[in-house]
Amino acid sequence: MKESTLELMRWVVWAQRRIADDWIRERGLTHEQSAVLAYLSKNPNAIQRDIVRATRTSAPGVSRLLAGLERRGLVERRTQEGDTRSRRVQVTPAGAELIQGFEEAMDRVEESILAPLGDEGRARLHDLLEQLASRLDPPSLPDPEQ
Amino acid sequence: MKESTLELMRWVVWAQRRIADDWIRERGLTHEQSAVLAYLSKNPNAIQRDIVRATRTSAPGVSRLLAGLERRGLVERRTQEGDTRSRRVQVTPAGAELIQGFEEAMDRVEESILAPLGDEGRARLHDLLEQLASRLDPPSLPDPEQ
DNA sequence: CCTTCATGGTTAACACGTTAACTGTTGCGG
DNA sequence: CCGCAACAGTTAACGTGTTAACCATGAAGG
Repeated sequence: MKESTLELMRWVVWAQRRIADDWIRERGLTHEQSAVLAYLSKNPNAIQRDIVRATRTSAPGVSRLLAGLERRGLVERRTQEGDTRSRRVQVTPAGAELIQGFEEAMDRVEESILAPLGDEGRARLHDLLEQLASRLDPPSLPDPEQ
Repeated sequence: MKESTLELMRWVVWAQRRIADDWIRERGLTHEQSAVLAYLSKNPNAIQRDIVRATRTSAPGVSRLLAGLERRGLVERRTQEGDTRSRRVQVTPAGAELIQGFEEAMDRVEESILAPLGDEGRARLHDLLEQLASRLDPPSLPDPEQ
């Protein structure tokens, strides 16, 4: 009964989600909301389309998710002069306060999962995964325009 | 801009899902429906609780998913005498015909994703993931006794 | 027997991923 | 200028993951 490599990956990812729940649910957030808030904290001038690309999801999902965050006063969306098609999204102070410490918490989760591997194994795993990902990145422009 | 190991894993898993879509959507199924049908083909006498455990999801999800498959005539649920609480789930001939070839197709998807790695790299990756998973699996004992 | 608890399953509610269809802009070529 | 494609965002619909609340049956103990 050998499990496939990708099955194992799904499993590890699932476990990571489970462990991260501790931090996230404490703040009344979901994984997706946390990820978007964290992204916006690092990219203060993003438009929704940027979030779509960063999260590898769809425009409708981002639109809906942001509507929820806005309703809770965690982000603000403002159409900007010059091009009224796009809307700049900004984290409010309340949002920033809520998401503060997210990266570190996620680092700790990852640490706890990779713990069974030594430094050498961890590096090897990262390298192997990078080889796979690099062949997967079909999208044309990984570097955003300013 | 170094991506975390788990981020890479999520990415690879996401890509796998994308590629598998070709086979799955052609049959008017979803990933979850395919997985459950395939599981039931291998485990003809399963009750719904078994599927919950196998898919690592929740009882309500399985109940709803099976209701959909049943509506389409792909599975049948029968309460069995002896214990009317549980319901045995069986794949109908139509369901079996639809899911036929699933395993092989998924193997091909996995093959296409792992292709960049040589046999040696593939084995190493599998081994590393198994080390992680083995520390994650304990369904009932979160902290092994020393 | 009858109370109590555990077990299998369902329904409801909320959030998310996805596709399809739609509105509004912007930009470009004729 | 005008027409039309491209782009940003939204709404709607479907299926799924999750929790909470609930029903029904079976098992165990007094």
